[in-house]
Amino acid sequence: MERDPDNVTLRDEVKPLRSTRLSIHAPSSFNFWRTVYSHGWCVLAPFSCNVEAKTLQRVLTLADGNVVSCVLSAGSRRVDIVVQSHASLSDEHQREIANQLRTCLRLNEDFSGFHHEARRFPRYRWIATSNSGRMLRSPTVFEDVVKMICTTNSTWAPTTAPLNNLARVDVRRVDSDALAFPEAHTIAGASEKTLRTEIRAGYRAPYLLQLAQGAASGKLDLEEWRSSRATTEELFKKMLTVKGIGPYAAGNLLRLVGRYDYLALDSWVRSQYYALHHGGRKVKDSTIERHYEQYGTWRGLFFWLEMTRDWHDEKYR
DNA sequence: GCGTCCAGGTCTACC
DNA sequence: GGTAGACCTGGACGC
Repeated sequence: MERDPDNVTLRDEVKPLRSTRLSIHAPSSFNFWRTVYSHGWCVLAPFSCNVEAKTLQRVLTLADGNVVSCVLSAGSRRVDIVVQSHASLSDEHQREIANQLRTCLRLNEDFSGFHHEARRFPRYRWIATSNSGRMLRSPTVFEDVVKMICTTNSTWAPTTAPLNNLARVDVRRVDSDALAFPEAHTIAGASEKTLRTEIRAGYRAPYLLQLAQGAASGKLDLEEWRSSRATTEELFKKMLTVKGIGPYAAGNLLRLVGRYDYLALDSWVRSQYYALHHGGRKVKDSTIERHYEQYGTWRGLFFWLEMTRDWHDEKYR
């Protein structure tokens, strides 16, 4: 037995794991690996990925509290899933797993308009031919916001540490390695001191606590952001009212709720842009924004895909 | 091995 | 409205 930072007893019980195979239909415009490897989410717990095997692993928490571990791989016009669980999976469990993964992979979103737009510009035709555009996201907006706050003012290593540690505040796991992402009420029940020192969220601890308390109490309806009918600018302003979310974080969160008209500039994408367009010479943010104005409401997605093209296409390295 | 410096985005106080 | 400094961590670097 071990104890988590808030003295919740954990039991390492050895239970047999069951394996269940599922598959979900994918549209012809879907590219599994380009979606998985679209940004850093695929390596932030409870996501993980195997670059060689081109598989994505994800631990999911189901509505009844069961926790399952899924390994996803590309099939022909489908995504193949191997689910490991302690409990046998009912039809309802399987439907819920499929729905959560569809949400993560953005399978229910229509990118035909984006790909049609990409074909209009010779420099972006590769986006349509490679079926790029879907960006991996978490099953819940809450998890995406927690992760986004952890990426701010931080290099990648300090971002991953608190997110890996956060899973330890929850007692649910599939096995000793596969920990679930804690729900809002679990984080809300932790102390600021625990979040600051043991989870290593540092000065972000009060932001995470306030966020979790708001989400757990229902005062902050984060999940509504994905279906909001507000304009993108209104939604952007609403996101900025959450402590810990500034322009960079809000711009990136907008992409994860399906809005692409903000560039979400940070130090890394700026340096990429300088290198690609100005031989490494710094330019003003307004210059970058002017450059992408012509691409309308999709400009944030064109920008991100252009900046990360060399992740997939070696000839651009 | 230890100490110092730096990068990173947001908040808050101040002008 | 704009700006400066604080916040915190881990990596890089020098000794």
